[in-house]
Parts: sequence; structure tokens; C-alpha cells
Amino acid sequence: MSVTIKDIARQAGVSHTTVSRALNDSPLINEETKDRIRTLATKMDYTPNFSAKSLVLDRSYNLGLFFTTLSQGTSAGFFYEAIRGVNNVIQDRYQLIVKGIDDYTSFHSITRKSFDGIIVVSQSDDDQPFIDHATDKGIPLVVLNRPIDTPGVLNVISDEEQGAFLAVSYLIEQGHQRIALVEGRAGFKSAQNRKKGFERAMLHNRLTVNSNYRFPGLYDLESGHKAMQHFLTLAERPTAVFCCNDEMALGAMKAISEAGMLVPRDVSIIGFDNTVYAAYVTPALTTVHRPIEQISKEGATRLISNIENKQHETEQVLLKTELVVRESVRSLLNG
Amino acid sequence: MSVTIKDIARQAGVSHTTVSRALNDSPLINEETKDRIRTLATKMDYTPNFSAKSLVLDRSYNLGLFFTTLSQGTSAGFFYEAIRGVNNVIQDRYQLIVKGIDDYTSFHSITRKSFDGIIVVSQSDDDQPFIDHATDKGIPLVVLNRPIDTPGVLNVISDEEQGAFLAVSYLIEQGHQRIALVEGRAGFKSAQNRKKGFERAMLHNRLTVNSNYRFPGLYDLESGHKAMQHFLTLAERPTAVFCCNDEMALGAMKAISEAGMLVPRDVSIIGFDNTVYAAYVTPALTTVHRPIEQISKEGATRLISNIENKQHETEQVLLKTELVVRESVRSLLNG
DNA sequence: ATGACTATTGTTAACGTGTGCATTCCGTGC
DNA sequence: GCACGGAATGCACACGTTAACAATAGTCAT
Repeated sequence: MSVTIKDIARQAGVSHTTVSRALNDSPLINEETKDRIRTLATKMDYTPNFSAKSLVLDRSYNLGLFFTTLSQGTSAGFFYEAIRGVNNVIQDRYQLIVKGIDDYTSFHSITRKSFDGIIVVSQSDDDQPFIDHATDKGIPLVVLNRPIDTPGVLNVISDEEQGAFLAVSYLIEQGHQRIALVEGRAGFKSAQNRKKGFERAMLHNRLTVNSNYRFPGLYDLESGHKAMQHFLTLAERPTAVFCCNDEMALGAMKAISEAGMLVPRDVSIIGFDNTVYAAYVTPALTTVHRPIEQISKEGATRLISNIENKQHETEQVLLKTELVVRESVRSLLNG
Repeated sequence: MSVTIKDIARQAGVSHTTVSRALNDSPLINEETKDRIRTLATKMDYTPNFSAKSLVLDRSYNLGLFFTTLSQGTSAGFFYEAIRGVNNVIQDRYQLIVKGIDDYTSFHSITRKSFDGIIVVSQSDDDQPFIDHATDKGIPLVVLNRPIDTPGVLNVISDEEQGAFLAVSYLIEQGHQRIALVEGRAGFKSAQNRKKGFERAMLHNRLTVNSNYRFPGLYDLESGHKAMQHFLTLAERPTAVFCCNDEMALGAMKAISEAGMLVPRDVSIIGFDNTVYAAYVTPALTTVHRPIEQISKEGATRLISNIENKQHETEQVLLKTELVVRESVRSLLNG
């Protein structure tokens, strides 16, 4: 059917070995023959058979991009930016295969043969068995977005604890003291770190956290909505709420306006993630920007470098987050 | 390194052919030997080498999921739903390879060998050369989301013209007559169809469209914002605006509130796509739901059926859209 | 008992590419 | 003139799997 190096060899009057070497730019082959063969190859519209290459070279040309889950809980924007970032650096050297870890009942089929490298965009501790499996099998690996304890694994993350600290410190600077927290999805490391940053900022300013001022969330709009409804029933309402992501912040804003109140006049809201929508909500949401696309670019670049140089760098890379001030926080300072 | 069928054969005292047949459940092999070999295989932790299979069976086990672009203009929610839908039906039979068409300078490397089938999530006429290439190469193909003229191509789309008709008819039912249109990105078929639905609904109700009441858009927040700013400068403002997607509708709402006005009191807004955020904006956005996930499921299912049954169904499947009524449209009827 | 037929297993080649080891040719130094 | 070395190419096999064909043993009808 399709043209192979043997076809080219026949046409060129050489052996298929020579063709193979010529197309791989081997120094063994005369420059003129190389040229002749190369032009002949393009003229004959030759495409290498990657299955055959894979078989003999023991490389799959596949990079796996694994998310904790595809079917639930991953925000669309997050997902999109991660794929963009990775896609951007792999170009045509690899095929990008997108998977959800929770699609697997057994990791048996995940081997060195099927993936030259794996990028895990991790959102939960539940990914650990998968990460261990990949490490055991000796597959080059990078874990993004969630800090990893396992030594010997490349890890690129944003400093979320610092981001939350930044956000809450900002609230305090603006004069807020009764600050509430809508937590992230239980089990997600990001939820823990953002909470930690919140607590550190409070402690650092010698503020105590009312236990009524914490509410569990699921990172979705609905749980932010519910949390805010709860806060609004309290006799002494918080003046500001730190939501562990933007979606929940939007839900909270919704609840506030449903109660006939206004953001930020009655309650200040701050989010996390800097979703595209954050800028266009009314009022525009003050939030923390997390450089997902940059994380995934950085991760993919380092992974590929590890693969191609057969090295095994295992650094942990921390990328800084930054506060994006918009309109959803009111200053309580009388000036 | 890893265990092959020959290793199993040696252990079992049979030929590697027998092992191959046993693992593929060939009727030629005695049931007992099959069992013996199968248990031995799992005990030895055997995983088939897909490169070898691919080479001899002439199948890649790859499905390509191609978007018009990954780097610009695709909405995150859209992207996410499409991948989810496809991923949902392919399970572990295929690897899902995600690509942007605009990443390619040449389609040369896209062949039958590298993809068993291709799903194009098409958002622009510019995809046509790619679609033609895939058709030429004889790669099983399905085009989602954009109507295709090319005969002989499987095509699954939502009826967007009907959706727009639905939306605008609803506005008219609520008593609106001065209805403006924020158009979609030029060149995108969806933009044309939504506009067509708009026009048909107007015509059907014998309403004329003021040429000041049309404004080009890019499907992003900013252009909706700009369009609305324009409409607000008009002496005779529209009472309702049909935005060709939700993002632009959000932008428009933003512009309205910036001008000190309220939705829907002063201007009614209706969107298209039913983004996750539409429900949680204030006021919640009335919009048209487009079943992206269902489209991609349907498309993937039919493509796989075509591949595996070696048939060549080329139907065009139209899935209905539906109006989701929320709070962003005011009734002008005095009741 | 012999031929045909079935059930089960083995032999061998094939898929397309890369590579270790020969082979050939040519120039160079003695 | 001959050995040596380097440059260029070819031969033959390997990678792991499937499949056409061959082979063997057993069964059954004549």
C-alpha cells in the first residue's frame, strides 16, 4: 500500500539499509547519495512507519498526559491550559495522549513500551498509586500541580500556600478581621495548601479564626453558593470571604446577591485561580493567578529533556503565584 | 527486558503461535491450554507490545481528536466537554491523541498508519484542507460541530440555526421588537448559522433588523463588551440583545452594569452554548444549550463502529438544541 | 485397515525499520 | 607491488506479533 524504504531502495538502486541511513542522516553515507535519496523520498511521498520504528528502537513516541479525573471535578479552564502548555512544547516530536487516571481499573497496560514519558497533572493524593506504578516501571515522569513527597520524581508546582497567604494578607491590609474560608475539595492537596496559607496569614497578624467561619467546599459553584448561604445566617457575619477557587467565589457572589446584598459593599470576596471569567463577572473578582500553562510548559520541557538526554533530574520546581486585584474587595480603612 | 509471548511459550512448553492464539481466544486452541496459558500470562505479568501488533495488523490503536486550534479561540468548556465525551466511549480500546490542526505546517505525517480514525471538532471552514487530506488518505473520519458539504463524510452537529431561532422567538414572545445581534467570529460556520436563525425568527414575525443592531464579535468576552458599548450609544437602544455565545453575553452584561444599568430591567440578554458559568452569573443567563458532550459521544461511537465493521456510514446527524430560560430576559408584556 | 475428516499444535514467513558485521573500492605510504 | 586504512555500501538478522500452511494424532465410516 504505502511506500516503504524498500520501495525507495529499489528506485534508487541501493539497499534499504542505505536508505534508512540516508534518511537518518548517518555519517556513513555519502552526501550526494543522501541528497539523492532524500529528494526521491519526498517525491515518492514516503512517511516512516512509526510502528516499525517503535518496535526496533523501543520507543513509542507517545507522551501520556494524565489527569486525576476527566469525568468529574476538573475545571475546564484548568484542563484547557494544561493541554495547551504541553502541546506547545512537544510540537511534532511526540504524540500527546490524554487520559484520566480514574478511567483505569488496573495500571497493567501502562509500561515503558507504551509511553516514553508521562505527565501527571495531579489534583489528589489518590494519584499516588498511579505515580508509584509509573516510577516502578521506570517510566520517565513529571508530576505537575501537586507537591510530591516521593523522592526521585520531577515535580513542578505553583506555590499555593504563598498565594493564599498573599490573598488573605491583602484582605487584612484592607482592614478586614472577620474573614471566612470556603475550603477546597477534601483530599485535594491544593485544598490543604490554600487553607494553610489562609491560616498562616491569620496567625501572622494575630487574628483568630472563628470555627463558624470555615465551610467545606467541592470546588464547584454550588458549594460556594451553599457556603455563603451559611455564612449569611450567622449573627456576626464575616466581612470578607476567602474562597479556595474562583468557581466557589462566583457561587458565593450569587448567594450574596440573592440575599439582596452587594459585593463588595456588604461582603468582600476573594478567589483563587484567576479563571478567564473572573475578570468579567460583576463586580470583577479579585483573585490569585496560578500559572498553569507555564507549569505545564516547564514540566513538559524538563520531562523531554530527561527522556532525550537519558538523565534523571528530580528537582522540585516552585513557580510563584500572584495576586490580581480587581473590584470584589472593599477597603475598611477610613481614610 | 519485558516478557513476550515467546517467554510464555518457553515456560508453557508450547510454540509462541499457540500462545498468541490462546491470548486472542482463537477457537483453534483447546480450552484447557488456553486457560493454562492465560493464567501463566497474568502470573508472568505479560503486556502485549502494541508496536509489534500495530506493525503486523496494520492498525495503530490511535484515534486522533483534532481541534481547529488549541492555541486560540477555542473555549475551554467546549474543549473539555468534547474530550470528555470522546474519552467516555473509547475506554481502553484506543489511545486518544489530541491535536490542533493549526499546529501543522504539512499534513504529510497524517496517514492511515498513524491513525485508525480521526475526529475533527471543527470550528471553521479553514479546516477543510485537513478534512480533504484525511478523506484522500482514506482515514475513517467524523466531523463534529460544523456542517460539512463534502459528501461521504460522517457529520454530527447540533442544529444551531434552530437554537438561534428558538432564542429569538422567545424574545419576541416576551414582547421584544428592537432586538440586536452580536455576531460570532467571522469564518466560523456556527456564526453564520446562529445569525441565520436570528434572521429567520425576525422575518417569521415580520420584524425588520436595524443595521445599527448588528455588531461583529470574536466569541470572546471583550468583543461582547465592545458590542454592547456600541449599542448603548444609540439613540434608540435595543430592548434585547441576542449574543452568539455566552462569553460575549457576559461581556455585554458587564458593559451594561458599567453604564449604570441593570439586566434585564434596562436591556435583556440572551446567550448561546449554556456554559457552566451561565447559571451562576447575576442575573443568571438565559441561553441555548448545545449538547457538545452528546455530539462527541455520538460521533466517536459512530466512527468506531465504522472502523470496526469496516463500513462507511456517512450520515449527517442533527442533534436538537434547547432553550434554557433563566433570568436575563425581561417580559415586556403588560399582564 | 484405509481413507477422510477434525481437532490441535508447530513451522515459517511476514510486517518495516535499524544495526553489527562483512565486503568492496580506492588511495596512500613504504 | 603490497599491505593497510578509511569511505561507502550491502547482507543478514533482530524487534514481537500474527497468519498461511504444514504436521500430527485421533475418530469415524466404509
